[in-house]
Amino acid sequence: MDQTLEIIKRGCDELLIEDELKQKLAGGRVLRVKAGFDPTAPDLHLGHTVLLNKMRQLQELGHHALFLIGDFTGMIGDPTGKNATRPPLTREQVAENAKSYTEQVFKILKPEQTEVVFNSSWMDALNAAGLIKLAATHTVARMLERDDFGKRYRNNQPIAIHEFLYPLIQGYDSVALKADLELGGTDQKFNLLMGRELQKHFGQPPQCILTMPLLEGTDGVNKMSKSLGNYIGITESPEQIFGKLMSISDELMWRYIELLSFESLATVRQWRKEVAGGRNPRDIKVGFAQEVVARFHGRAAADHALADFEARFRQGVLPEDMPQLDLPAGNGLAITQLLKQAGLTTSTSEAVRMIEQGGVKLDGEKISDKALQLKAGVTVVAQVGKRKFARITLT
RNA sequence: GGAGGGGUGCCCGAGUGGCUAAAGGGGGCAGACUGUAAAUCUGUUGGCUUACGCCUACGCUGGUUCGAAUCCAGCCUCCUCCA
Repeated sequence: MDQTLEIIKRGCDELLIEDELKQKLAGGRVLRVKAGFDPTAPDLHLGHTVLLNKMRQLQELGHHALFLIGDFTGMIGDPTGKNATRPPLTREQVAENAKSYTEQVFKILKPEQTEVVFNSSWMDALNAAGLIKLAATHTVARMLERDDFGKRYRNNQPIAIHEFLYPLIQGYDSVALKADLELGGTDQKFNLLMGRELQKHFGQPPQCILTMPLLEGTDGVNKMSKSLGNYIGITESPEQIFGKLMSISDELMWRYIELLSFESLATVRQWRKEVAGGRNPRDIKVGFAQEVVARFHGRAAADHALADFEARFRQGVLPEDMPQLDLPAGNGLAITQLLKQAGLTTSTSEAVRMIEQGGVKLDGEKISDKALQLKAGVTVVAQVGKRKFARITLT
């Protein structure tokens, strides 16, 4: 029992309420474990896996995962002060996103112990009157206790009324699902607690809450998110994942290890000791990057990613796989056009800038002539900066 | 319903008729140095243009002017206080 609780609590930020969870576990029942996901971002990244790993652990303890896709709440968008409203997705888009979600999620979760649910399936049935009743359960003052609402209110930033509905609906989801335990990021605490309150209101035993720390993105500052572009996606290539992990700062590396590595705490402590004693943190980072790549692509891919990385950055060898494409050259194609059409720069103006700054190479040779013309019939490897490559054949 | 204050580039923020593609900072990107780390230094940061230039841009629409982010009018929108 204590052991089980220890597994559940490992790496978590907070467990509410521990005694209640003990009781539920003692009952020997299969618990219904809920976690909600946004319907708009089907590309899972390492940040999501912190939570999913925990869910997987709970499955291994025999419990049932409720993978909730918030297609109804998606119309609101979890209030952040930015992009407060989002255009509703069509049914087809939701279905499509859900499909690609589950494909990715089952790299971590066990399909046979996972139920994928959509909150539109009960929210559509709750009519306007039901929504008003739901809204009547809480006060504005209570809503302003939520940190970001409170902040925005104090800073004279707008809060749309429908944003208040988000926590209420998320909480009502727990009622509809009869959740025993809900997982979420630390930023979700308010919403998760709302689930407890509404369950009590509707005469159900309240769910327990397990919050997981938020993983910072590769910038080390903001939380990992697709929109900020600081993420490492689990469907990215082994080489990309490896490279991105190698480029995080040493400080951030420990954070990533804490939240993503399955190595024992004793091992991690040992690593820290070695680094403090003068070992190059890079070595630890390499091992960790391999662990993560292996989780999503297998051991062989991890070894290959390392070899590729060493070759590329120690010996300056070009990467093996890179986008390949054909471009029509006509009577000759300008270098700036080539870079833009190959997607290596977003505009010709940017292409010009990159050339002026010495960031462009063709077949390994730095290019300084921004008026350079390329003729049809040749194949070149174009490179912009350290990470963008393409093999281009001019036809 | 009334009174007042705001809306500038990715973000913050200066700018109150021409010298403004718009100060400064942050962030991003590129280069040097490295371990694709940190720190530091340098450059760059609207688009199009085989590069001469051109076109868009300061909430929206219209106006004044040789010339508007800057002045005027209307509108949209956010905030505060009063009711």
